[in-house]
Amino acid sequence: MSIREMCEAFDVTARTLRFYEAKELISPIREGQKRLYSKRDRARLKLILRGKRFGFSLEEIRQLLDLYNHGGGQTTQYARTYEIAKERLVVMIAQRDELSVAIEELKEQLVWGEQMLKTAQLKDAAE
Amino acid sequence: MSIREMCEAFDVTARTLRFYEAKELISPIREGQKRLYSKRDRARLKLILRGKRFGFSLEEIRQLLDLYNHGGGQTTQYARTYEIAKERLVVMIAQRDELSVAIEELKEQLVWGEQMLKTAQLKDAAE
DNA sequence: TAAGAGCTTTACGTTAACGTAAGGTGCTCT
DNA sequence: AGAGCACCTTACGTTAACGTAAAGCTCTTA
Repeated sequence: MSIREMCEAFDVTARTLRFYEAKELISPIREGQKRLYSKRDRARLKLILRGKRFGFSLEEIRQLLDLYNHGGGQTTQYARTYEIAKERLVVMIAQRDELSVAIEELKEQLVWGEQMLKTAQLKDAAE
Repeated sequence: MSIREMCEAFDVTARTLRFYEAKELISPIREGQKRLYSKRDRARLKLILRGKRFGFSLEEIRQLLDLYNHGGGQTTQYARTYEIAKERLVVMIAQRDELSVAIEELKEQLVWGEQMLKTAQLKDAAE
């Protein structure tokens, strides 16, 4: 897959793909000087984009990607990554809970806001 | 409440509080030259910090705060803020759903990772 | 009275995650 | 041959959300 096809498929810019490559998050092969993205690259990009939506930094994402690819390193390094992922899980669950609360609150606020709009329109009409 | 007490209560720096004030997110009164934070300021700060945890920008948060305080402005301006909040709600719900998926996936990955650690330890022991 | 603690303002510095412009290469189409 | 893509590299620019340093008030405590 060419870089342009990747951009359209994932709705990202070419700059972004090259940036991720520079950060060693993806490693497309070269055909001449052009980049070719494999299925593996696409799977990794998908994970990167999801991670971003949850507020993970690219550095954190890089560590999680290591976990997915059973690192190439030593057991201790791998254990460290495992711990990081566990901590992130706790954070994610807490975040979801809090998000649920915020959603309910915002819903209530919207009902209230709707009421405000109606009375405001009545007032405008009366003037 | 003094600025120092606020910092300890909310675990933020004084710089952050002054920064939020410059952005007109909170407006503490002055006693001489010192800032004094009211209950209202504390409520707003709480909302600001929650918003941040969900990835809202300070500018978006400022708009949501307007909603909470029924703006002082015109109906059209208020209606616009109302629309923004409705859009954010949709995003938040989608985000929660996606977060749930990611949580389950990460859980599975952790089970798998745990298994990896065990076999790696066996391998280490065998060497 | 001198030192410190705690607050203040002003203003330049920092980091992440790209955007954007400049200039170059290689292939194809006319 | 020249024009035009589509890609490349290099490198400076940008924005948000503060950090941090410098310099100055005010009150109290040794």
